[in-house]
This record gives sequence, structure tokens and C-alpha cells, in this order.
Amino acid sequence: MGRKLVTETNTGHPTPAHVTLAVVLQVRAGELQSLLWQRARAPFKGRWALPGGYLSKGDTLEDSIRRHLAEKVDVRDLSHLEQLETLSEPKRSPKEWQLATAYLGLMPSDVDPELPGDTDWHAVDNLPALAFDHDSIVPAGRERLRAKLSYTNLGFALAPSEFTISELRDLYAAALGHDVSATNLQRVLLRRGVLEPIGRQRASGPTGGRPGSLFRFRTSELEITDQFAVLRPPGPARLPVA
Amino acid sequence: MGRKLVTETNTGHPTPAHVTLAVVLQVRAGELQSLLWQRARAPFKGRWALPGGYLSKGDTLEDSIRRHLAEKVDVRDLSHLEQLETLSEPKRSPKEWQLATAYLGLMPSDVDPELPGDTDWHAVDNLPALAFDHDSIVPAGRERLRAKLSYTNLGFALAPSEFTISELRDLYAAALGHDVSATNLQRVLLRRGVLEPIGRQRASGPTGGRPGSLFRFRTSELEITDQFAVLRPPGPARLPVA
DNA sequence: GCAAAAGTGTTGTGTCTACACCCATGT
DNA sequence: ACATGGGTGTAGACACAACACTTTTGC
Repeated sequence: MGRKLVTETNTGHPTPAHVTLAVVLQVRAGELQSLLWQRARAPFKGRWALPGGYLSKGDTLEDSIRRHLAEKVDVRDLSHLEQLETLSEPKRSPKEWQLATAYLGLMPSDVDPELPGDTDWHAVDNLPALAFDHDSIVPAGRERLRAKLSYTNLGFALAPSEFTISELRDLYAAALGHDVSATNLQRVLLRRGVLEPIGRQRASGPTGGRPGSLFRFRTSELEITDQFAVLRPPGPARLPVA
Repeated sequence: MGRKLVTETNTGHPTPAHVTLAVVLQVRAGELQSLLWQRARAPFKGRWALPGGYLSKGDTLEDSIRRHLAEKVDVRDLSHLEQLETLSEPKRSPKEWQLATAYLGLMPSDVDPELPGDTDWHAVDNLPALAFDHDSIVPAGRERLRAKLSYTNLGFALAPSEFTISELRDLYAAALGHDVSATNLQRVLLRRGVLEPIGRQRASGPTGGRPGSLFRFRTSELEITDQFAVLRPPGPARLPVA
């Protein structure tokens, strides 16, 4: 209350504390799940929260969130990391003037980091009430993922290095939250040049069935694959990337 | 490694200074232009920079940028304002550890705020070298505008309250940076229910020609009008918004 | 042979660009 | 009449969803 906690710069401006947070998403057990951290201390003691922590001098925001994820929840295998937004409601933390920059992190479905005891995965469709304003951040991350799955090659960040179309379909379905047709998914992603066949097949399951061909993403760099068709510059339609 | 991990008691976390900046865009004289401010002080004395300033206690980031734009460059007529990104390179300011949150602001083409002497509009295609890392922010704002013009009704933020299709075409062409067909622009925006006819016409010019009908944007709330057609949920195609 | 799973062929639809053509006004 | 600019009609290109059908495996 009466505590003066605000530090100042040499220019005499009061400065807020700054933390970084991450919505780390992964498809696990057919569901899109988010990594949460159970708070050991007030405020919001015992509540689940997004992992993260204070920004240290010398770090960029991205350095900061990577460091916190590595140190506190032992997560190093992010296949994608991007900034979502910076939250600044003056009262968002009951204890201090604190800004928070939120990131979206993605992990391929085939890694399974060892987590400390106070950390666990939660299905994004069934989250507990979260600490601070974190409730609003998870949907923002999810929306960003949904949008970019549709118009970029971001699927690479959810998938293992090789997979069948059916497996990829299940990942997309979990991330998008609705059924996806393997037939059409394959055609869309092949037409766009996002996927390429790897030439091998996966063995059939015990119940039989035709073995699926293996594919991989052509690149793990984020690319926009569906230039907005609308209001595009005049000229002949662009060719497939070949 | 030996670093002391975060404590929730806010003892002794060094905190960065925080400023807000804005890329304020308007179509002027057929060109997309950005509002810049000439620095009177070191660092980068004399260089052009994005308008903005320090975050004050009690303000959100959005409050802050609105206040700075109103106070320093007398700009109050923003038709749209959204957060772009937060920049955090530790050395981005030579004088202090300083984060900057950048916003995109838009103004309709028919307002012309009075500007102080150290402030002026510059064509985004022909900008001088800017102070700090501001060079990278303007393109980010421009890209955001371009994308949202394609899949939302954001055009409302660039246009006056009534306009002919030709006038709107010129605004879109300036903002997108390429020719736009009035024919197709009209059909796309009408089909999407973004525009509605106002029932009146504009008088012909001195050289004659058929007078153009006047239109307006149906709403000035940002709406997504082109749900990504790709990977959409199964079911019958959605109907026009009617 | 039969069930299971993968993959292809095909049809229909919606949305866009491009371009020809028609309409309304001033001189 | 004719030039100038606004607006409509229509054809073609694409990209997609849906679904029937074929292929390849295990048992």
C-alpha cells in the first residue's frame, strides 16, 4: 500500500515492472493443450497461471520468455514463438504496476518435456480460472494459431518431422476445434507446396488397412501460403510455387 | 545459472523505461502518409521519429499513446487504433534501457489536424531515415493495414463518412500500393455487406460525366468480413450476412 | 473374402478478375 | 453530338467441400 515500489530512470520517469508470459500449446491426446503453472505464492496463490517471469536487464522479451520456459518448466523445444500482445491495465496486478508481454509458443506433438510438479498441461477447451488477466490471453493465442494454420504453413510447428496425412489431419482437427477432411487437407497443402512426400510408408496397424505414405513440411520457416485472394494486385493469377 | 530466480515480492527487479509510439497513417494527396515528429533533443537530435512518449502511471498503453498524440501533435481524430508490437532490444535506445510499444493509428482522409511546426506528414514510400528502430515499425504498420483492408471492413477508418466508389478506390489504391478496380471493389464490398448506398449522388465535375452514387460503411466497428475460406469447418457455405 | 484405412476422381459451388458494354451528365 | 466518368452483365479462372469410388493392407 504505502510501499513505494516504482523505480525511475535517469530521465525521471517512473517505470513499470515488466514480465513475459507464454501460451505454450501442443496437441496431446488428440486435444489442444496449454502449459500452466500453479502459483505457490500470493497473489493468486494456488491458482493456475501462464508460465513466465520478470524481464531481466540485457534480455529481449523473446530472450526472457525463452529463458523462463527453459529454467522453470524445462521447455526448450519450441518449434515456434511469436509475440501476441502487451497487457497494461494499471490494476492488472494487485501488488504492483506491472506490464506483461504475452507470447504464443508451439511444440511438435512428438516431444514430451519433463515437467516440474507444479506444472501441467490443460485442455484449452476446459481450463480452470487463471490468475491475473491470463484468462484473456489463452483465447488470443488460440485464435492466432487457428488463423495462421489457415493461411500459412504453421502446421510444421505442431507436427513431428514425418507423418501421414491422417495423423496430420488429427493435429489440425485438434488445433482448429472442428473436423478436418484428410482428403481435402492433403490436396490443399500439396497444392500450396507446403507438404512434400517423403517416399516411404508407415506400416499398417494391427487391424489392417492400407499403409499411409509419409510426408513432411517442405520448410520450417513461417511462410504465408494463402496471399489474401481478395483485393490482390492486378495481373495474371500467381502460379503454384512449383 | 546462478541467477536468483524470480520472487513475487517485488524487491529489486530492475525495470525498463517504457514508451508508446504510433504509426499514424492517412491517405493525403493520393499517397499513404505517416505522421512524423522531428526530434529536438539527443539522442538522434534532428532526426524524424514516430510520435509518442513515456508511459505514465495510471495509464494503459492505449491511454498513453492517445494522450501523447493529443498533447504533442494535436491529433484526436483517430478512426482506428490497434497495438502492433513491443520492441525490446536492450540497446535500442542509446541512453537507457527502454521498451517501446508501437501502435497503428488511422485517420479518415477528410480530416486535417493542425500540426505543430516540428511535425509533418511523410509519404510512406519515401521516408527519411528515422530515429531509434522506428524504421522497422512503419512497414509493420503498413503491412497490418494492407492485410486488414483485405479481410476486414477496416476501410471505414480511411474514408470520410460518405464517398463515391471512385473516391474509395483511390483510397484503397493509395493504401495498398497498387491499382484497384472500382468495378470489382464495389462488388466485393457490397456482396460482403460492408458498404451500403446512401441514396444520394455527388454532382458531376466541370468536365461532365455521370454523377457517382454515394456510399457509406455500414459500421465503424472492426469486423472480419472474409473468414478464411480455407480449412473452414464442415457444413454448408455460410450465407452473406444479409 | 472381408474389414479397415488410404488415396483418387469428379462434381458442384462460391468468389474472385477481366473486359465488354450500357448509362448519365456537361459542354 | 461527343467526351467524360459511373455502373452493370457476363465469361472465365480458381480453389475449395463433398462424396463416390478405388487401392492396399491384415486377418
